[in-house]
Amino acid sequence: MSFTEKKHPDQERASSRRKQVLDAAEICFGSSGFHGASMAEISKAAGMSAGHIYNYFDSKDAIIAAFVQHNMERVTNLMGNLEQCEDPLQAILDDIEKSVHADLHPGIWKLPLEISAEASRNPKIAALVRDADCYSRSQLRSIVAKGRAARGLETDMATLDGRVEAIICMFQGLPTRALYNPALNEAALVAAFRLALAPLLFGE
Amino acid sequence: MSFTEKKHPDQERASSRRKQVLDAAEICFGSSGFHGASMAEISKAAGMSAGHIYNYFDSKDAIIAAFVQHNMERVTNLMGNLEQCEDPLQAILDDIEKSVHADLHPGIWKLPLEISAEASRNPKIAALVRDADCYSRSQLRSIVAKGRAARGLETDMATLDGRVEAIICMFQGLPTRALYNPALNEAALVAAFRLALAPLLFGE
Amino acid sequence: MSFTEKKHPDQERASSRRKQVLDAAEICFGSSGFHGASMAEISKAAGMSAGHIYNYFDSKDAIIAAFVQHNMERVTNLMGNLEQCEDPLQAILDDIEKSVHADLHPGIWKLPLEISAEASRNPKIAALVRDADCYSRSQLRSIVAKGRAARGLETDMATLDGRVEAIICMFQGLPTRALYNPALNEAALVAAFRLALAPLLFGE
Amino acid sequence: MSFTEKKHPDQERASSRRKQVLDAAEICFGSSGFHGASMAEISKAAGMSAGHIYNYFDSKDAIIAAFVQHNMERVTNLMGNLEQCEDPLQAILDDIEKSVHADLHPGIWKLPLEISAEASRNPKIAALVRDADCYSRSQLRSIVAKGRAARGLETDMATLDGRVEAIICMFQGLPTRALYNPALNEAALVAAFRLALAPLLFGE
DNA sequence: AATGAATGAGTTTTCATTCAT
DNA sequence: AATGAATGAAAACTCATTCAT
Repeated sequence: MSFTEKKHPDQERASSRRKQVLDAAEICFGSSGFHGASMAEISKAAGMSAGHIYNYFDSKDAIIAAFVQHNMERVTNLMGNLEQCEDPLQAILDDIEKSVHADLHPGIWKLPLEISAEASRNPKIAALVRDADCYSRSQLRSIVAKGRAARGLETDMATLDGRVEAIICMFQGLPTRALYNPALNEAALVAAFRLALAPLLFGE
Repeated sequence: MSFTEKKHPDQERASSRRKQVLDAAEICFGSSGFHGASMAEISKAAGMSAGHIYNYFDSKDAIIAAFVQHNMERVTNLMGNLEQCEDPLQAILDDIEKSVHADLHPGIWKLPLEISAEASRNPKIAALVRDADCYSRSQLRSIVAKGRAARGLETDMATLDGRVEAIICMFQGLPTRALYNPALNEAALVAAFRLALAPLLFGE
Repeated sequence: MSFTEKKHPDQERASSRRKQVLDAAEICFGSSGFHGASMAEISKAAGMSAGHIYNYFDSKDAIIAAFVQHNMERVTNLMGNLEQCEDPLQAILDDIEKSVHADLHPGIWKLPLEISAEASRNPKIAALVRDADCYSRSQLRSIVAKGRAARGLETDMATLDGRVEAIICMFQGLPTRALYNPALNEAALVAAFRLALAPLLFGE
Repeated sequence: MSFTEKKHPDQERASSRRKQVLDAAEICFGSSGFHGASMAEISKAAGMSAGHIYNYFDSKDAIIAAFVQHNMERVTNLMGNLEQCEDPLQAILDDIEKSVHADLHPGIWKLPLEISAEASRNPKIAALVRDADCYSRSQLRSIVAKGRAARGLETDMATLDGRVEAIICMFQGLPTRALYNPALNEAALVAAFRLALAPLLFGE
């Protein structure tokens, strides 16, 4: 999946420069959106000339792609951590408070919205997010499958898929909720999530 | 709510032209996004010169605003229809199949994503969607409250709010699911939705 | 000098319409300048559709030309009035207070500036103002010549021309003074004008 | 006085580019006026892409402002030179021929007209010219005051102000004269100026 | 490696003018 | 006579990208 990166003699420095740019992009994309952020803005935030950025990225689109890629990996990692838990299923329920809280934090929910909108138009980005989604979906599927098996609950594949989809769907709806209802009652939402997730995780 | 529109002697024609523009915008915004779509593109789709569009809309932003407004009203109307049902709560469950199917239809889920992304940057659009969301939220809250009362279920306000939020959240997550997982198993998702919505609607 | 005007069956009405437009133009040109004023603005002020104006004027430039023409005639008329006086030379001196005051009135001095700027670029307008200037210059020359003769003062043509030029020059500098020094001491300026004009009118 | 300019590492080159633009502007503004001259025209005359100009000026208005500023400084400098003279008052009289000749030179008188017209509509430009005018007025006032004192002539402030105004007024009327009367007899005008200026400078 | 000067295509918007009604 | 809907050719300005240094 990784795009062919330009060859640089000093790979260390190159990757450090790339990170510099992506960090700058995070800030700029967060406040101005992918298209609102100009290369000039990014280059200033990165402490590097605009021209030089092109030594590390083919185009602005390539920066967006790398940025999105990076963001998707964060989700994958989260899922990986979950997998390590003693009882991941219970952990999901237990973590709801934290996860919901995080997603409602202003500055967190902006980027998913930006990414989704971009993916809906840009096929390259779409491919990226689909790939990542596919991977984390399968991670979650496996987590749920094992958790249910440990509890002696039978589940056929389709049912499992549906539930995993629904679980992800709930969490992916959060950014929109945060945006549309700034006065949202977080505690009450957490309680409702618990109520809805329980049958998805443990239901027959 | 509606902004003072330019006065046109022939109101009929004027509103027809506005519709023409908004219809063209729907197509262009859908395929290119709010900012990817140029006025030239829209004007071509509307079969009208770009300059002429400015006789009906103050700016491109005004077109976006009117377009978003229109879209939010569709949601409000849907909720209104629900309210008319004999047993709206049951209707929600019964309609899941249809609602989910609609939201997963390519061409339907693009615009919500675009709107949310825009709202996250454009305060005017944010105000618009928040206003509309507040309204339809209160509609749904009242539906759920009545439905539960009819079933002899007590619910305090906060709990009600949380559940309503969760319900909306699930549906607002759908466009992202459709985008991220094109191979999504719709039937299985519907079943999972039913499972998760039941306690939100009827749970203690 | 009058441009070929479009033929209208009802000449009365036509000329009334032309006046309507020119009156509107006076207002609009005064507040927005020749190029800042749009045809839409003028047509609204004239209480007439923009399209209809083109039945009476070939173009916006034609309106400007007619407007300028009309304004130059005002100066010519002023000069004509002066010619009627018992002792025009003395009248010039006596009227200084009034003339200066008028020229310093905000709303009066804008148009000469606008006209001059336009004339400096637009040959058609240049021809217009030159023509009018030539005429009123000769009027003033004749006034001064007669006045001096009546006082037994000999003057050769060139000297006369120079003095007339200088007199006009002083008055044509007034709009700029009004604009550049809003705190201008009018009474003191009038006194100075009197001082400077005296030798131009009566000097050897 | 000078606006904060964009930071350019190579200040030398930056200021040379700014000059390039202002020189081009001089040509274009002279032939087409501030608003008749397009950025495309200016950029071509400057030998530089239109976009690039925006690296040195915030907007076309900023170019106009800088241009006007520059022009006002020329006047101030002239006045400064005058101040250095042995007997500035006499110098004014002696220089009339030269000053009038300069002001009547085609290509010189266009810009003052343009500037005044612009200042009459654009408050920013108005502030600029008023500021400059105030300064050179006070220079001239001090010159005249000293000159008269050296000749043992008493003058109260108001009278002085009025005469200074009148002197400036005469010179500021020149561009209009040049424009309105291309056949103007320069020598005769100079003589008349001398006649009128004498009492303003040396009169009781 | 690094800069930032320079480009040029593309954007929204305005407006004089035309023309069907 | 009169309207105003409609056009299209401009205008100012932005920005990703290139390239000489």
